[in-house]
Amino acid sequence: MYEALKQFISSRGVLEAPALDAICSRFDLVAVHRNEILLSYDQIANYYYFVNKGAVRVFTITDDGQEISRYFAFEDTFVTALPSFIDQKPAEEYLQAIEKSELLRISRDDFYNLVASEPVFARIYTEILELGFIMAQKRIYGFQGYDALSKVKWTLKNQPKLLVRVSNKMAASFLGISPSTLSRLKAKL
Amino acid sequence: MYEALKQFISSRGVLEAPALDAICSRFDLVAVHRNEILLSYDQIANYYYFVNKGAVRVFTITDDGQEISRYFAFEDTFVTALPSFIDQKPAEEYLQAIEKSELLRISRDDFYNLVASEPVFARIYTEILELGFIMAQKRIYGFQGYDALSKVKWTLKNQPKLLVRVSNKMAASFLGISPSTLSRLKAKL
DNA sequence: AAAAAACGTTGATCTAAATCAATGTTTGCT
DNA sequence: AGCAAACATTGATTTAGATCAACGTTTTTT
Repeated sequence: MYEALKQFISSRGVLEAPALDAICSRFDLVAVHRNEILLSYDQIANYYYFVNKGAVRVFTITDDGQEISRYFAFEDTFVTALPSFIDQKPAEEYLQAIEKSELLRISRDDFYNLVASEPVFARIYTEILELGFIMAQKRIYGFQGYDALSKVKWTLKNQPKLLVRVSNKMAASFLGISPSTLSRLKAKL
Repeated sequence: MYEALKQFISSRGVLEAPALDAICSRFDLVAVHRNEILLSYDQIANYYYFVNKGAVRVFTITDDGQEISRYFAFEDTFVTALPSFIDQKPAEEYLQAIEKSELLRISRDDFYNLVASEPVFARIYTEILELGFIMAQKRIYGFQGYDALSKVKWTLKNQPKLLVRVSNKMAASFLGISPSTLSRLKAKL
């Protein structure tokens, strides 16, 4: 159950087995079905998730009812609605399992206790933030000023799992193009 | 010379005067002229900058010669080419003073030594990352799926200094619209 | 201080991608 | 399993915003 998580942590710093177990024991396994909402727009994020199996989407809905997908987390990655998790404000976004998934969930309290007490875990948190920041920047760069085809190519290169495992509609809402445009582009790739 | 920086640090955690001075002494003052390039595309970022006065732009140039602005740092904010600073790879982006500016510069070595030795500074680094990540996300949300006018309004609300202090061309390249479109929109606001 | 280059603005035209629409296919629900 | 709803695909039409172009105004260079 904790293999992937242990692997993830161990690859970030050497840790003795008991310490590793102590960290893992703070994570609970939750099984969720396809399309299950883990966090709603008005809720406050109180968990950080590690994706053991499956996929989680972070998205929001605009005033006029349109879905906008921000991020897709697949196996071996952490995901939450970070602004809400940090500042304990309503998320204004959704977390949703888009496949039948197995997630390891840690509460915010436990999470920050680990960050304070376990240097390896503090390191991991910093890494999550660094990586998240860099990815977000790369995405801004990869998309800004480019046409639809370039954005699809960027995504194929930088998030190869995305276009394979995610519905057309969701992928389009990630790319910021219409589903029909994405469909047409895929046909001629 | 260090007033703004001291203020910035002190607001993040109480620190005794000598410790605060020790931190500040690692920062050198650099005066730069308008349009001066602080870091070029192929260089590796070795400094973190705190903007005492003026403004710094982070931008890149696409294959076909088009500038894309990612971020504008004004007074009392930190700025660098973070992916390069972290991983010591070529920046693939530029840092540029867009006004005559006064910057406080700390070397990467000193920066990470402070992060390791001064808990307040580690806290500040975490905060920079959290804030950077959240801002980048907000921008992805604020722009994705919206038309040109909405993006201008979002920027007026979330980065009010930007449209005032930055040239039309640069602002347009931040918004991902053409300078003429921005000009037309401003005319009817 | 003069000349050149870059920038800002506004009008006319063009185009990539949105929207609308119809048909077949997959998914979810009882 | 069978029905309803959502989704994918492809064609026809529309449109927001890009590009092109011209002219006045800043900014930079020498």
